Amino acid sequence: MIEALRGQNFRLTPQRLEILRILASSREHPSVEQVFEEVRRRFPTTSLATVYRNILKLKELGQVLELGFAEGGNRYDGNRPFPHPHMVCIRCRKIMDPDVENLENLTERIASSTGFKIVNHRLDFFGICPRCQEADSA
Amino acid sequence: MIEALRGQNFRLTPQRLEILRILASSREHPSVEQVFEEVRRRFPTTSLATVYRNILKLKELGQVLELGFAEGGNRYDGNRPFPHPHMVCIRCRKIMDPDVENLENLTERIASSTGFKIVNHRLDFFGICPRCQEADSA
DNA sequence: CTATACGTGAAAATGATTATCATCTAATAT
DNA sequence: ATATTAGATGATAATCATTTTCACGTATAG
Ligand SMILES: [Mn+2]
Ligand SMILES: [Mn+2]
Ligand SMILES: [Zn+2]
Ligand SMILES: [Zn+2]
Repeated sequence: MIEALRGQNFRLTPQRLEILRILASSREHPSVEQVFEEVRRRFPTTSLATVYRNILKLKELGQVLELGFAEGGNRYDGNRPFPHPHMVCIRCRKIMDPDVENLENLTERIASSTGFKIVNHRLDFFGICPRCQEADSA
Repeated sequence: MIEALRGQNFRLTPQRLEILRILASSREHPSVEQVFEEVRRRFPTTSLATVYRNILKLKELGQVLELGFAEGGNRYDGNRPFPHPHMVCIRCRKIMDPDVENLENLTERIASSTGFKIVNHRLDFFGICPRCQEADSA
C-alpha cells in the first residue's frame, strides 16, 4: 500500500504512514474520529484536517473503501477496498464484513435490464449484532 | 396515506397535505429541496423547515422511504416505503427503481450466518443512466 | 365561538466535512 | 551537510444539509 503512494509525488510523512497503518490493520471500519484519536496516541499534535486529507487521498487511490452515512460520521475499510456487503448494528454502530457470495450476477442482470452502466454498488444490512441481542435479553 | 395521519393527533394543514401529495405522486425520488420548490408553487410562504418536519413524520410513520446520502441531500420515495434496490446515476443524480426479484433469500442467509437480527437493508447501484450515456457518445 | 395543542415561518444552532493560509518539512539536488 | 521547493501540516474559518428554537398562527374539539 505504501508502494501505491510512492507513485505520485506523495511524501511519506509520519502522520500519513500512521494513518495508513491504522486503516490497513483495523477490521473495525473505523470512523475519522477513531483514526484521529489513534493517530494522536503516537503523534499528539496531529490535526483532524490531516486525517481527513489523508483518508481522501487513499480513497482516491482506491486503497480505502468509504462507507458514507447520511447521519453520523463515515466509516472506512482499508482491508477490502472494493464494494462488498456490510452488517451495521443499529445499537452499537459496529460494522462487520459478512461472508457472502459475490453479487456479480445481480449486478449484471440489473445492468442489462435497466440500461445502466454500473460502476459501483453498495449493500448494507442494518440490524442488531449478537452482543447487543444478549444485552437486550439480559 | 392520509388515513395513516389521522390516527395520531396530527392536523391536516394545507402544507402537510401538499407535501403528502407530492411525495405520493412523484416517481423521481425527490430531494427535500425539490419538494420544497413544488410546495411553494401552491403555498409560497411555506418554510423549508416545514418540509423537513413533515417528511420526518411521514418517515417515522413508515409512509416514506428515506435514501440517505453522505454527500448531497437525501432523497425520498413515497411510492414504495419499504427497502428496495435503487439505480443512482452519478451524472444527473436521477434515481430509478429497477425491477428485481426480492432479496429475502440473501437477507435470511446473511442473518443466519452472522447472528444478526436484520431489520432493514439498503442496496444501491451507482452508474450512468441511458440518457447520460447518449450525452457521452455525442 | 373559545380554548388549546399542534403546526408554521424565520432564524439560529448543529455537526460532519472541506477550504484557507501561514508555517513546516520530506525529498531532491548541490 | 546545506539549500531548494513542492507538497504537507495545524489551526481556523467556511460550507452545507439538517435540526432546533421560539413567537405566532391555526386546525380541531367542545
Ligand atoms: Mn468492509
Ligand atoms: Mn424507490
Ligand atoms: Zn451491536
Ligand atoms: Zn443520468
